[in-house]
This record gives sequence, structure tokens and C-alpha cells, in this order.
Amino acid sequence: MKPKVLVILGPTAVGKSDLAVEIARHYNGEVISADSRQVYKGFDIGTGKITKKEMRGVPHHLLDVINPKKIYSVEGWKKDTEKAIRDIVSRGKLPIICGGTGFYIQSIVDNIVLPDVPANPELRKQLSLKSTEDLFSILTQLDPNRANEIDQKNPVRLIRAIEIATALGSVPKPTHAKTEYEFIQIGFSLPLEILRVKIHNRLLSRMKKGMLREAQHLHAKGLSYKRMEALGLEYRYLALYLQKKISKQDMLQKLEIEIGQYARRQMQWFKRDERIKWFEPTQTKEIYSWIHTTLF
RNA sequence: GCGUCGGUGGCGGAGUGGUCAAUCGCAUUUGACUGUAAAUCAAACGCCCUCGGGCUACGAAGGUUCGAAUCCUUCCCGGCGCA
Repeated sequence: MKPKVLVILGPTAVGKSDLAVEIARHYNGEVISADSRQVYKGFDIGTGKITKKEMRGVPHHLLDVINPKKIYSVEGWKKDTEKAIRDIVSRGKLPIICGGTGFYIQSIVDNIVLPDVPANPELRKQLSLKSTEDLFSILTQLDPNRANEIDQKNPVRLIRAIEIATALGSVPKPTHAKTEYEFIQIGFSLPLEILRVKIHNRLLSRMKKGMLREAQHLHAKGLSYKRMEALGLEYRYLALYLQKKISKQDMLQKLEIEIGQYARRQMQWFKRDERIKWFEPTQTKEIYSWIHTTLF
């Protein structure tokens, strides 16, 4: 029988992290974070990273694994996570993946094998100057099949596809390898209106906790505003505010909206995976009984 | 009270006689997702039916005109200036 891995997912602000700790304590588990921003060192308050105290003795993996100046992505996360799972299982404990980055989660659950083409900064820089139309026609020449399926107006996708096609001659179809684990996915959700209220309150509390200072500090230590903007949400708007490009009020207002939109996008992603068993975070009893029967 | 500028769709804000259900931005909704995924991107968005069309709309009411968001009159509301 394959070892089981529990996956706890859901949109931002539903309260995944706390529940993950609870469940980990209950089932002798360790948590692996599936959050594309919490991997960065120093991104604490703005990402709502769990604190040592909140971990309550439960080991957490994939937090603070890299300097934010460096680019981290699915590939790295997947490799690191595979390693963490192996390690946790070998010690007879239950791995619990917890996070809201759908793509990361899917990469491990479906064991997506992505083409092994490292980023080509030189090429990316060059391509980033081109219009989407140009990018599309370049891709069409390199790999008409991929061009046929790709989102023609999405520069990020186009650039990556060109990057792969340049290295490999064409863009191979992604394959799904067999997994050595059985993933059990449980999702937490709440109606958007409620999520928005929680987001509002959380934003204020993050401000009180010194999110602004955190951003200032990161910049003082050499993290460019440009990079912060690229990372999105909190750090993007904090950076804009610190550069005096927007007012504080604007920052808070826009952030609240954008985080809500982000939550929507997360749900959009998760929605299509029918294997996910959904709960509202308050249904503790049901959650535990379901986990119990699926786990054993 | 007088003068003046203005009142446009959920909001901001174009449009100043026809081609306007009304540019655009935002919000909202729906959706995409092959190494940036908190990123990136798309569609819809007055109401009613199927393309096409019909209906109701640009503060209110009248009027001018073949035709008005656009011109005129009165009224209501807001900003500013003078009292």
C-alpha cells in the first residue's frame, strides 16, 4: 500500500494553517507549506507565515528556503517537497501539505513532469521587450502545435514556451508520472463575502504587526522595489507606497480588493479538481471523522 | 440671494445635434493556466428575446428639431465666488 499524504488546501484567509497544526498534532504529522511566497526568507508578516509559537511543536517544511532575490518556482518546490515527504514518511510520520498555491499542489499530486529547461535570463530579457503579437509569431514558427493551444495574449506563458522550444526544438506535452503516494485532498472554503471580511480584518492586523516595517527592512537589505512589485499583493502595494507612487489609503483599499480577487482565482483553480473533499473550516467534527476514515 | 461651473451606467470619467446603450479606467461576474502561479491572461457587463432585434436610459419636467446626453426654458441638487 502506498503511504498517504494529506493535502489541506483552500483560498487565502480561510484558516488553513491553524487547522493543519491541529491535524498534525492529532495524527503525528509534519506540515509542508505549499505557498509560493512563504518560501522566501523575510517574507513573514506580509505572507502570514506561521510563527514558531503557532507551530506548537509541529515541524514545518518549505518555509524560508530561499532568498527573495532569487527566483523560486514549481520545479524547485516540487523537488524539495518530494524530498520532505520521503523524509517524513521514513520517520513514520504523516506528511501534511498545506497551502493555497494550486499549481504547486497539482504538480505534486499529479506528479507533473515538466520539461527540464532552466530559465534563460538572457533570452527572457530579450523577449520581454517584444509585443505579445511578436512573441506569438515567434512561437508559431518554433512550435505551431504549442502555439495553437497557448493563450496568445499571455506574455508570461509565451515567453516560457519560446524558452522551452528554443532549448528543445519544441514544447513537449506535460506528462503525469506515477506517484508513489496516495494523496488525500481536503479543501476549506467559505463564501467570498465572508472571506472578504476576513481579508479586511487580517490586513489591518498585519499593518499593526508591522508589515510596513518589514517591507522597508527588506528593501534596506537590498531587495529591489521592482522585485517586490513582481511578487504581488502585499509586497507589491507596500513597495508602491514606499516609493510614494500611491497613498496609504489607496494601498489598503486596492490591496483588499486584490486579495479578494486572488482568493477568487484560487477557488477557480481548485474547483476543477473533483478529488478534493470540501468543508467549511468550522466543521471540525466532520473534518476529523472524514480524515479518520480515509486515513485508516 | 446674486453670479458661476457642474449633474452621464455600481464608481471615476469621456462624449457637446445624427454613425450613442453611450470611448475609457475601476469594481463585479465568468473563465484560462505545460518552471515568475500572491504571477500572468481572457470574456461578459442597462433590461428582454436567439444571430438580429425590441424596450428603457445621460438630475426632473416641458420645448425646439426629421433627429437631443448634446440646443432652449423652468425646477431640483452639488462645488466655487460674491453677498
